[in-house]
Amino acid sequence: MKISALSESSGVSVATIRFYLREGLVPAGRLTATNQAEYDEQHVRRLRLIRALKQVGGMSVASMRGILVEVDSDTVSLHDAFGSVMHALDPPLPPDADAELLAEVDEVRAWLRRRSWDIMPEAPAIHRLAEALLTLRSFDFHTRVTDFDGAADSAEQVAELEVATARFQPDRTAAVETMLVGTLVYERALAELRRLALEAVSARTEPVAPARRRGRQ
Amino acid sequence: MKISALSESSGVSVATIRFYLREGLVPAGRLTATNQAEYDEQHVRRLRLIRALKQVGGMSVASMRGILVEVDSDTVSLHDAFGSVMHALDPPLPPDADAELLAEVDEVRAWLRRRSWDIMPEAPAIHRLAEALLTLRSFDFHTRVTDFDGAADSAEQVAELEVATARFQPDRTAAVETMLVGTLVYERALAELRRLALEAVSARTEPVAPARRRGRQ
DNA sequence: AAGAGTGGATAGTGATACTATCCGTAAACA
DNA sequence: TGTTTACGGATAGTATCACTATCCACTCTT
Repeated sequence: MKISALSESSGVSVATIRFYLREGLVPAGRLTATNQAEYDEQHVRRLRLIRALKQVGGMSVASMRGILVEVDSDTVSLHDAFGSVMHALDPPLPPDADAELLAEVDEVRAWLRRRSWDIMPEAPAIHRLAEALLTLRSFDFHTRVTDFDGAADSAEQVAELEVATARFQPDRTAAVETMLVGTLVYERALAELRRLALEAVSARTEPVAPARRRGRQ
Repeated sequence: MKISALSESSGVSVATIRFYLREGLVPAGRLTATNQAEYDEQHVRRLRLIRALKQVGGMSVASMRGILVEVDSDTVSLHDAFGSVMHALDPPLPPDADAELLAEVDEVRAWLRRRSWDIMPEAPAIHRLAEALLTLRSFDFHTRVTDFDGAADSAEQVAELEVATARFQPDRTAAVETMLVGTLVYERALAELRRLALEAVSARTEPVAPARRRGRQ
């Protein structure tokens, strides 16, 4: 497959593919001459992944490069590969950890232990979750990790399905790519689901009725 | 409160506040002279909201303006205000709706009816959810809306809490702002929770052991 | 009276994500 | 066998975004 065919079957312009090649998002094709290279299904798949990361995940080229490097690296176990990708997905932590955040992080860790979730102690998701909880609290939501037990149960169910689907893939790279895209797209789907739940609950609480209340609620 | 004091108490530079004023993200202060204006707590709160939308929601100035216009508009019912903000939160739909997407949208609508969720039929979240389901399917996930019943139950629980917290706010604008920030920050928190669930499930499926498997899984 | 601070306007900056053009070569077609 | 087209590689240009800096006339503070 030549670059024009690759462009055709991926819907990405030749100029943009060359840009991604330069940026290291797409592996180089196999050179058949000084000015001719051969591309294959692997490249089509990669471009599809890039489009998903960009559209659904809103990711920049720089962060995609960071993640795709992890996708392509050959760690021994699939679990380690998943882990690296997950860790690369969360933006790096700013080093300004105050006592309040650290306390929250400890609470999250204790909660994870109680759930018997085997998580790397330095997983960025722990910090990000603690951070979100703190932000929530600063906006009047009295939320604690323990309020998330129900959500954690259903998250676990979906995760089972995702991991199974990823492991079912024909090769290692495909498995990691599936895990990555699954993570982001499920996140989107569940976020939209949440927005629908909010609308439903808000409608139930204040039904759209001819008699409307005015002023402060 | 003068602009320097506002800058002080919000952590946003004077130059940036002026930029936000120009862009219509922050309402103008009350002019006390041709070159002097008075700002108050409302402005501090608005800047805090902007920071949250930017950091947690990764939103652009243009989309923040679109949403903040809805926050400030005075619709009659709080529910309508929530609705407008939710709808502004999802990016506008591209007009290229193919048959596959429309079929999926119908399935989502039917599911919502079965759950007795009272949702505006044209809510963008319905389309976005359908779109995500389609993307998932194109990446080998055999997911249907009905697989989300468990997730919907727990989403509903969290939504109850959010709506209650928003309605508890002293004034209308604060209520809408709380709903908005709650939506985004809970989304973040639950996304991180999901990532932790994935790591836990992946670890359980392929325990980190001395004897490692190689090659395809 | 002097200096800092202010609102308003305009121009400049650095990052990002492409896009366009040029070049020498090589494959495809006539 | 010529000629048109496409290719890889390199460099330069462009549009957008989110500020940031500078200038001005004015006024509040000290």
